[in-house]
Amino acid sequence: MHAVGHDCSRGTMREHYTITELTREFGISTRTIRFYEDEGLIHPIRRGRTRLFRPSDRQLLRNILRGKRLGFAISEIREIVQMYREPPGEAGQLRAILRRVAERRAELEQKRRDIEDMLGELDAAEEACLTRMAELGVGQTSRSG
Amino acid sequence: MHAVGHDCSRGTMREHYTITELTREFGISTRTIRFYEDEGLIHPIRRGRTRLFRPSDRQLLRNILRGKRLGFAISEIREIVQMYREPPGEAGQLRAILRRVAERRAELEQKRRDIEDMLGELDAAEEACLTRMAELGVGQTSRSG
DNA sequence: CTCACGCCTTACGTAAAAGTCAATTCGCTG
DNA sequence: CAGCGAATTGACTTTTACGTAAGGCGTGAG
Repeated sequence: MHAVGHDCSRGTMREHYTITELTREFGISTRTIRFYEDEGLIHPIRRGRTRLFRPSDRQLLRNILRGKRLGFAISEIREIVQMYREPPGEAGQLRAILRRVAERRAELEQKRRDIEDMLGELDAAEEACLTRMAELGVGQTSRSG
Repeated sequence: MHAVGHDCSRGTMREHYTITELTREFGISTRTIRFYEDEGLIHPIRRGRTRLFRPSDRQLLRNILRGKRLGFAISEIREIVQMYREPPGEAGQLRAILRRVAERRAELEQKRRDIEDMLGELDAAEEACLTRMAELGVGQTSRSG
C-alpha cells in the first residue's frame, strides 16, 4: 500500500484519498459514493478515469452522511450542501438562501425536540425494566449511575 | 359529523378516533396508517371491520411519526415502540431490553451531535450570506437579533 | 328502496437508495 | 509481457414506504 498523490511529504494532511479508502473510513460502499456523485452531491477530481478525493471532498462526504443519519433525502442533502458553498453575488439569491437556512434550522430544531422526547421515553422504559427486575429480585449487570 | 364512541360526555378525553380524524390531525394518509398496522406498529380495535383508535393508539402514532422524522426505518420503530410496552417477566428479556435501550440512546445522542454540527454549519452559511450582502450594500429583510 | 359516504380489502405501481453482477481498463510487478 | 488487483461503467435487481385504483360492506338520509 502506498499513498496517492505522491505523498506531499511535508507532514500532516493527505492530499488525496481513493474511493476505497473513503468506503473503509465511513463504512459505506463504492456504489454509494458513485451514486452520490451521479446525484451531484460530490465532485471528485479525476486522474484518468479514477476518482481522487480531496480533503474537502472527504469533509463534504462527512456532511452528507450526517444528513443521512438525520433522515434527510438525497435531494434535501443536495440543497443543504449547496448552501455551504461560496455565497452568490445576487441579492435575490442571497435572500433565498437565508430563507432556506431558516427553514432547515426549524426542521433541525424539531428533530432536536423529537430526540429529547424519545430519550425521555427511553428513560421511562429503562426505569420500568429496572423496577420490574427489582420486583423479581434479579441482580442487574453493570449499571453506570 | 358526530363523535364516535357515543361521546363519553363527562368531558375532556375522546374515547375513540376514526382513521380519517387521525390522518387529518397528523397530515398523513389512511394508507400510511393501515400500512403501519400491517407492519405491526399499531393495533387499533375494531367495530365490525372499521378501525377505532384509542387515545393510546393516537399517542403511539405520535411516537411512530417522531421516529420517522428522525430517519428510523419501520423495522427500527417497531423495535423501539415494543420497548415502551409493559416489561416482560423474564430476566433475560429484561436485560435484552436494557441493552437495546442503551443502543438506541447512543444512536440518539449521535443524531443530537449531528444536529448541533449541522446547525453550526447553517450559522456559518448564514454569516457568509450576511457578510456578502453587506459587501454588496444590500439591505436585509427583517432580522431577528 | 336507493344512494351517497366513509371505511374496508386486495392488488398492482412507483420513487428513492442503494446492492449486485458483468465486462472492461489501468497500472504496476514479477 | 502476462497477469493480478483496484477502479471504472452500465445494467439489472432489491428493499422500503408508501400511492393509487378497483370493487365491496354498512348505514343514515332522502
